[in-house]
Amino acid sequence: MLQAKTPRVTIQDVAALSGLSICTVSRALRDLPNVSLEARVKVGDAAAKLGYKASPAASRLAGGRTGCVAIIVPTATAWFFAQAVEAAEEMFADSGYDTVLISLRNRPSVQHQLFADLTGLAQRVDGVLLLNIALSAAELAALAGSGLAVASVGMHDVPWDNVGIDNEEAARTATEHLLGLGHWDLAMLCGSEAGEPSLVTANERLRGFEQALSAHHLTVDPDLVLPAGSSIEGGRVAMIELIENRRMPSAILAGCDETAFGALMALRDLGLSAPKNVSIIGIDDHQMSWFLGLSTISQPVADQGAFAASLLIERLHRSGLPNPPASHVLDTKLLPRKSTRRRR
Amino acid sequence: MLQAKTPRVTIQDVAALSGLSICTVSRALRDLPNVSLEARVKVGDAAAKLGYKASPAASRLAGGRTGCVAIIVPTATAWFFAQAVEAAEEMFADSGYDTVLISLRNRPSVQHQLFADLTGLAQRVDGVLLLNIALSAAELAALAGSGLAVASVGMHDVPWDNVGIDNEEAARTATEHLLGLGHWDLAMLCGSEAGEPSLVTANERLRGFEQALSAHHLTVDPDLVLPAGSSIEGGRVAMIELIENRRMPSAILAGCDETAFGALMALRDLGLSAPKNVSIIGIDDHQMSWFLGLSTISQPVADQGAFAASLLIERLHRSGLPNPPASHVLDTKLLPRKSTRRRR
DNA sequence: CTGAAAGCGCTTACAG
DNA sequence: CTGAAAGCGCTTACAG
Repeated sequence: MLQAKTPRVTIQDVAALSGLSICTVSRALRDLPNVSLEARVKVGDAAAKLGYKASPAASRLAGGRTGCVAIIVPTATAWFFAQAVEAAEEMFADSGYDTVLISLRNRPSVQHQLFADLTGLAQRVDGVLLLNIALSAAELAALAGSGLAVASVGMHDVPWDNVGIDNEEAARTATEHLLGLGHWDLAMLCGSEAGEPSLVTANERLRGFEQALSAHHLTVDPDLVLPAGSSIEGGRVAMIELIENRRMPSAILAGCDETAFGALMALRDLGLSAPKNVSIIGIDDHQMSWFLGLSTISQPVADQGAFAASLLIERLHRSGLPNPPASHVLDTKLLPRKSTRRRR
Repeated sequence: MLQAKTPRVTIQDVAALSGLSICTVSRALRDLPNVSLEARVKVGDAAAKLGYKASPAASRLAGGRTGCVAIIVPTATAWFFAQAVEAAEEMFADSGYDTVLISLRNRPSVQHQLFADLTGLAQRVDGVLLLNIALSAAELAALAGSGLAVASVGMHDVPWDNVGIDNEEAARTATEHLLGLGHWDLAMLCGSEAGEPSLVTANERLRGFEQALSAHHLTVDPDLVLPAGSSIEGGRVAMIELIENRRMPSAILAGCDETAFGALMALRDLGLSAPKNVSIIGIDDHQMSWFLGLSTISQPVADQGAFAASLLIERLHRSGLPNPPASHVLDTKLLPRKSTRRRR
């Protein structure tokens, strides 16, 4: 078993053994119409006996399909993306697709390069799954016209299937939680850091924050809105900046839980803590959040990746049907924990 | 810019424009010898003017090289793997390779399936990077004879390049830290959970634990060694099992930091904490470990992924040279923090 | 240093 | 329902 160098079994061999032409073999093996049951059986038997698998390279060249899909992530290391990628990869693998991972590494230049050669990408994969990628209008148009099947997680106003949560609502709910506890002097640590591409979700969460404030006739203090990326380190740096160069608010909405973790770290560094010196709420419900007592808004992460992947596979399988792209919104939930408490 | 449906530019077009044969164009574009400088310039100009890129499918079929490498991980969601994958993906992308992500999802069946069709894999990628995959002798032999270039992280006794840390030493150092603090009743939460494939590193860390104990004329109490996988949840479950059905030791070595996090969570659940009720040390130096005051052994994670990836690329580029496979061991470092203290 | 030819292993119209 | 033929766009010996 597990031989190397066996002289490749080709479609010719299957044709010879089954007594049919390679053309019929090709059709039978791909379950195309116009093959008699008898032929299907013969071909199936011969292929099984020979252990035949079509050469991906040859099918690709002749048929134009690559059998690969790409997952494009802002960074592969963030908790959210690692979870979503694993779930999507599982769906793709189970459908026979190889998953090409493309990380933008939080660098606009990498994104530019990728979109500058979409036709190149289209030759290497059949479809792409975008996870929270902020696209320019030109990029969006190019992708839509590239011939690639597309689906996404966490995006909006896109001409393809999308799965996400209502980020505005999540941020609004989190903000209202803080307001409901009597806090009105609120900061938000959210948005992309200098030199990083903007995150779709971050902008929406910022908007939700503003909406909740204005619903209460409050305005956002620009001094209290700091970019923090979506990493722990980004949150830590932003929190230090807030305390040292702006001022300490009564409560903070972190754009995601990892940002909140960083903020908690910064507080500890300064001998402070939540909710004693400031209330903090995040968004995500990261695995560690419960442990750290972080109030947050939970969202289904693996589900979003798997669902979007399955939608992409649908499109790939029946590219004929022009059913309109749909946007699917999954539920979120407020989880009040120890890091937020009533204003004293 | 960014057109879709441009009628594909082929090597024929470049040949026509440059006034040379497709054969010379092919060689010039791949920097092969036996092309005059003049021809190289002409071809380069023509290709640039036309925006020509060789069809991956065609080169693959004709040349046998796929331009893809696979990264195989036990699971994509664990912190260590997410970091290493991102670093490796960056190396591969910068060298022009697409990265195919294959997660074994901690399921032996997925691994079996993958290795049952290595020739299939060899048709889809040129090389594979294995991250801490426990291979059977048959799997190892099959891979070595598959024609695929191979490199790995965290493996041992393999006939290809490997990058790792000395896991035995890391565990020994951690254990000696505990022993040095006067603890002699030690537990270890480490090793794969039921139904999961074993982790190479886990076995080695167990061995280091045993070595340190026997160096001090102590023996391992089998009741105090519990499998915990490498997830937070695994650590939590193992810790509860330890406390409820075995007994509370004086100190604990967790197989990795995430296991330690889970153990800390379980302690809190029971109204206990470290180092008050038990000292705990992990291995990894996860981003959150400093914040949680977890003593640990740090290891360079992204470096291991990037280094191993670069070794694989080397092999891919000059497959001729039969330089012997090397094993590179990177340094680790003890980081004592609050979760361990002297036995009272 | 250069080119004509064969071939990689499939899929796709097109006849039958 | 089935097959002969062309072709996908390259790379690789092999002559020159």
